[in-house]
Amino acid sequence: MSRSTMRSRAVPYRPRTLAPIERVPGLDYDVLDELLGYSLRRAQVAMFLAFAAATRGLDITPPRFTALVVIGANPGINQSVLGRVLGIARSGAMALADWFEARGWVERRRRSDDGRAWGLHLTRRGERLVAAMKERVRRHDRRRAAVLTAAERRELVRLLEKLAG
Amino acid sequence: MSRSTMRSRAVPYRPRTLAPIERVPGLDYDVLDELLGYSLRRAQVAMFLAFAAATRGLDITPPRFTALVVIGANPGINQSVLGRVLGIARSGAMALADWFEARGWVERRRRSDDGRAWGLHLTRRGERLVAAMKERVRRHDRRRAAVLTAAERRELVRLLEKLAG
DNA sequence: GCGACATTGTAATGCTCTATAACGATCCCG
DNA sequence: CGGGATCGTTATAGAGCATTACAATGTCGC
Repeated sequence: MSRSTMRSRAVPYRPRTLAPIERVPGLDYDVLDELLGYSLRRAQVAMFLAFAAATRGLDITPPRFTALVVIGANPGINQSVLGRVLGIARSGAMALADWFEARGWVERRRRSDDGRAWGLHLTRRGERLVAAMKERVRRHDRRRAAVLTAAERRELVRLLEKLAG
Repeated sequence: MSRSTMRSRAVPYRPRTLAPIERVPGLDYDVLDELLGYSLRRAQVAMFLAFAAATRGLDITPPRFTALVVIGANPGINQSVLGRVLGIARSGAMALADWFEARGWVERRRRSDDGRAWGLHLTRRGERLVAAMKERVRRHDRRRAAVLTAAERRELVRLLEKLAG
C-alpha cells in the first residue's frame, strides 16, 4: 500500500500572525450590518483569534483541532465518518489522518468489523497533546466569551444551535 | 513595524463547501459543544447555505458580495482599503477588482487626489446587479433566520455584536 | 527643495485546502 | 452468487490567499 508515500510539506510550519478584519472608520457598510450572516462572520473572527492564541506554536487549525477531539472521543472512528463530521470529502479526511500519523499523534488500526475501514486512534502522545490543547482552547474560548454573562452565553449557544438546525 | 509589513492571515470567510456539517448521531462531540467558536462555525454554515441559495447562478461568493456592496456604498474606494475591509492582501483585492471589471460591473477611475490609486466605481450595470443581489441576499438571510422569533433574532444580533467587540 | 521612507497598484510565485474522479477491496442484500 | 454500495487511496485540478519584489507616486523631516 502506498500510504507510506507521505505527503510532505515543503514548509513545515510557518507561524501566522492573525489580524482582525478592520472596521474602517467612516466607511459605509450598507446592508452588511443588517445581515445575520455578516454578524456571524464578525463574531467568528473574534473567536477565531482566541483559538489562534490558544494554539499558537502548535500548527493547529480549527479542522485539525475538531478532528483530533472527535478521534479522541470516538476511538476507532473511520475516515469517512470523520470527513462527514468536518464537512469535507473522504480524500481530505485522509490527508488529515496522514498528517496526524506523520506526527505520531494518531494511528490507524484494522477494524475487526469491517475489512475496508481503518479505525483512527490517538496515540499516547496524541492523547497528552490533545488533552493539553483542549484545555488551552477551552480557556481561551471562555476568556473571549467573558464579555458575555453566563446567562447570555447559554442563550447565545441556544440560539446558534437553533439557527444551525 | 508598519502595518503593511505585519503578517496576517484572513480568517476563513466562509465554508468552502456547500455541504452542511453533519451532526452524526451517536457521536461524542466532547468539548466542541462547549466551545462558542464551534457553535458559531455551525451557524455560519447554515447562513452560508442561505447565501448560496440567494446568489445561485450569479457566481458570487461572500467576499465578492461584500466587496460589491462596499464599492457601491463608497464610490471611489481604492483597492488597498478594500483589501483591509475584506481582511485580505492588496494582491487579492486587485484580483477581485479585475474579476469585476472583466464582467463590466466595476470600473477603475483615476483619482485626482492620489496619482497612485485607482478609484473603484460600480458601472450602471453593476449598480443594477448589486441592488438586485442585495435584495435577494437580505430576503434569504431573513428567511433562514426565521427559525428564530423576532425577539430571539434581535437578541442574537446583540450578543454577536457584543462578542465581535 | 531634497532625500528617506511609506503607500499604491501590479505581477509572479507558491502553498493550503478542498473537490472530483477513478480504482481495487470489501461489505451488504436480494 | 451477483450487483451495487461503501471505504481507503491516489491523482489531479482549481480557488483563494500570502508573500515578495518592483516602479510610480506621495509624504514628511530637515
